[in-house]
Amino acid sequence: MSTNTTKSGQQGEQIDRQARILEAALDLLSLHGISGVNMRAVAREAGVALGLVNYYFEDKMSLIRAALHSIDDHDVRLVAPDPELPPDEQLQKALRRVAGPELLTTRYLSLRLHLWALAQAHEDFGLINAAAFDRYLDGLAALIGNAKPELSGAQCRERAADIVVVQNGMWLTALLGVDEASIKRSIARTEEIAFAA
Amino acid sequence: MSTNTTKSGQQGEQIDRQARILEAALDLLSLHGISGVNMRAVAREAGVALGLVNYYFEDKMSLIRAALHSIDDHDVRLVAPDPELPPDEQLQKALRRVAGPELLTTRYLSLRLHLWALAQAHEDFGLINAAAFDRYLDGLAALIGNAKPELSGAQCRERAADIVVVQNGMWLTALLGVDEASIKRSIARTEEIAFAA
DNA sequence: AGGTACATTGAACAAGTGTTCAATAGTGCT
DNA sequence: AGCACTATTGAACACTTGTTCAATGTACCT
Repeated sequence: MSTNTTKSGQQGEQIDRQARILEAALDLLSLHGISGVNMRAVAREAGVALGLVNYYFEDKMSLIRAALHSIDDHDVRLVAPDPELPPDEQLQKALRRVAGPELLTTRYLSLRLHLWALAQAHEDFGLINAAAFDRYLDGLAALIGNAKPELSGAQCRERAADIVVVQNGMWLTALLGVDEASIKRSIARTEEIAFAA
Repeated sequence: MSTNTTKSGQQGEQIDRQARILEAALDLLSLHGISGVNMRAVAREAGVALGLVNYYFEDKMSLIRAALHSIDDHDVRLVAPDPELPPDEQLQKALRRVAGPELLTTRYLSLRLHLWALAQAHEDFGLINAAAFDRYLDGLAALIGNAKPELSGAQCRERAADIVVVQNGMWLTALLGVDEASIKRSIARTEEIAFAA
């Protein structure tokens, strides 16, 4: 294993073309929507030949499915427990990260939107997305449960659901270019819901 | 004028093929997303020949632009003033209509989502959508101003922006199939924001 | 009847699409 | 060196797409 030193030494980014292809697909999806994602454009954007896209991803469907999984995983990681921090700080950090510079980029928001649209149009994508949504909800409810042990599991899930409504609204509204002040107030609102007595 | 009695008398729905074509485009958009909207499918769905679609809508772009306008107009009408009702009831009615059976159908929600995605992918659609979004915000702020005359214009717009964040979140989350209880609580949240002291 | 204006059709074209595949390059092994 | 294996290429295929257009239909006017 690990004998590809010669090749990876050539050019730092020439390695792992599969990842480059996936990244190109994500770029195109966020910029031009699903109709901008065609095999030739992906190949061009990734700097590889057309055939290689179908070599690593059997289908166009598989490619898009991989993109969907990649974003969903990223989302779920937002509410992953962080053992370094006390529970209430974990929760607060997770809630504030939603409006952080990492997420409030057009690229990410646009990706989320287009993937939601895809999930709505194709049932199989919808199932993948619904599963990720549930995992996110579970993660958030668990964070709430840790920060406020006096709440029952059902109460935690209820608050998590309410928070997600506001968060989804923030993501969407941020894309429409609403003022930052409104986003800040909405963040505060999610914290109110989470930490309410 | 109005001499088309013979033709319109034939079949009640055969009239106004232009409207039928637009309706077909909306149906396809809500069901299969933008990639499901192609001229042939629209023609088939509307029960007309392919050429007629291009006869009434110069472009595919024009057709989609018309669809976008149609939905945007519908949205803005949601916050239109209703002189029959006292101001606070007008506001409450507008806020509750968002979760009413008229809007919480998959078709409408799906349309909104796909149009947002389109607006994100194509700048010209984005401008149309942003304009409609502003009109909606203005309408909502005006309703709030009527119901609570003690608020300044800026305060009204602020509350309207906060409400829209939650409403957008509700629309989106409803599509993902979240429980109705969460929607109801979110409606209550918008009313709290609107009527807060 | 002829005439004019609009409505409607479907075939045809050019461009773009996803997918396949034989050919080539590269690498590691013996 | 030869061999086996994976990675990579781009041409070729069949199919779908948006758009154009000449032909036909339909209604109304004189």
